[in-house]
Amino acid sequence: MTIFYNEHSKVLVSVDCIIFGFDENKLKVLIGKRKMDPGRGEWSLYGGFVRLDESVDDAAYRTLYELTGMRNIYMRQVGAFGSVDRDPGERVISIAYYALINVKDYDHHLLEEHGVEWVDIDEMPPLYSDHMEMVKKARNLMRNKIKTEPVGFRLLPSLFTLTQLQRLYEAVNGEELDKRNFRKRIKEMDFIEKTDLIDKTSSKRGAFLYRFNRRVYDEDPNFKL
Amino acid sequence: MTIFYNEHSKVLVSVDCIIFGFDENKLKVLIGKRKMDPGRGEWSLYGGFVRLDESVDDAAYRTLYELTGMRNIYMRQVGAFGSVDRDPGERVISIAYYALINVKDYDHHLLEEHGVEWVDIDEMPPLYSDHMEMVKKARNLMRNKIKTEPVGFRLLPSLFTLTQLQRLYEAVNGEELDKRNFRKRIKEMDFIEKTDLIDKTSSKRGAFLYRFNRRVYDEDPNFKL
DNA sequence: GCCTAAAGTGTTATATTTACACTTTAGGCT
DNA sequence: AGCCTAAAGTGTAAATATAACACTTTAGGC
Repeated sequence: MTIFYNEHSKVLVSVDCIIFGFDENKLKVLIGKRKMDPGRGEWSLYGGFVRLDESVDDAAYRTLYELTGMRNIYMRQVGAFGSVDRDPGERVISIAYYALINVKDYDHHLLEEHGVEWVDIDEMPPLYSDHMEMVKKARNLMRNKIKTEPVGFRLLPSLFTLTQLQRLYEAVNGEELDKRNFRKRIKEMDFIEKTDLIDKTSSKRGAFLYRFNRRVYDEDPNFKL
Repeated sequence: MTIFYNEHSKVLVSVDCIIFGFDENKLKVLIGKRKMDPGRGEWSLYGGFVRLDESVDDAAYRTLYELTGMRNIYMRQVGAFGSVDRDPGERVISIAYYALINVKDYDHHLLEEHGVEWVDIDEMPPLYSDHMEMVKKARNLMRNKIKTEPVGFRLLPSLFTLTQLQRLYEAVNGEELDKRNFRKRIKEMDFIEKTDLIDKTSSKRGAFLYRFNRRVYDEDPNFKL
């Protein structure tokens, strides 16, 4: 290949993934202890390097796949982190991505295999390098996204109760919501469909299960919570 | 330096700047014709390569300084653009930044010197590579930012009329605003201070000039427009 | 059959947003 | 001097959106 820019320096580019999950009414992030130097043993996001033959987005999808075995994960870019000394080993510029997955879909064996854990986002240990900064920015972006686009469902099973959905929004926003006002808004959104199935795992009486209908949403994409 | 990651490939990383200006009641972007291959002659954003001894943010500040001779420019990251073939010459990952400058502060000689022009954002020619995508994303981010943070003033002279400010918001949002409602909101924000100076450049009667007082804003940072 | 704990359900008050039209003023012109 | 013009400046009422609030229903466990 012709080299046009050969007077310029090249650097390593990595991707780091902030993988959000929702469990026990808490927003969680998947982190693990670094298995390589520098920073071996420190808590860290899961990441990987961008290859020459893949886009940065594809590198993030590949990395997510490696870790979760899942495809079609909802994923958005957080941004580039490029301090000179952010990686103690060598100059590495990292592009952070956040992802939303349903904890229940996640194969628990993979947790051990990759040495990662679900950690409550409000109780995270110090993280390697600038990873905590990435988590904060990801959380902000996600919080804003989830208000206006129907992506929160990615964190829940395909069938969910309204209480579960409300708890999710409470966990993300960090504040309690009014049950009646919350349900009033749900009712206005036709694409959140009530099924005739009942979930009894969290109450004797049982609660109706709902589902998100993407087709209905696409016809009139108006989401607000 | 110890090499920890030497099995991985390195790539060129560049920064590209979406420089917004406001003139003649229009939102403008500074673009120029590429002076190098590949893509020589195509309309393009102004950019540069990230050096090993500077952060990505610093590379963007440096690039902005090269082009404008100005420091302390308001600048925010748009994100990383990393398709494999986005640059026809070689693998280059680019981090886009947008900046807000007051067109009147900009030395007009530099326009010619760098071969750049202010172009109405709604009348842009096709741009090199994925630069138009960057502009669109930058515009969206800027539109959201300007609603909730007092950064629009960066596009105006330090003294401005309320009509100028309204026209700016109209240009950014792409829709007309109600004068009385607009001014009602301004009155609620103490940090937008009326001076006793009058601008007669756009009316016989003259309009009062206002200024943004950062100190007052910092004491009670509540902005909404 | 009684206790419990979560599910489910409407109305009112408050706050925010939107719609809307006329008066004032100074310069330019005749 | 007086008239015309074009932009500056000003308040109120209606509509909409948001926030506050408490009791009934239900099924399982004891």
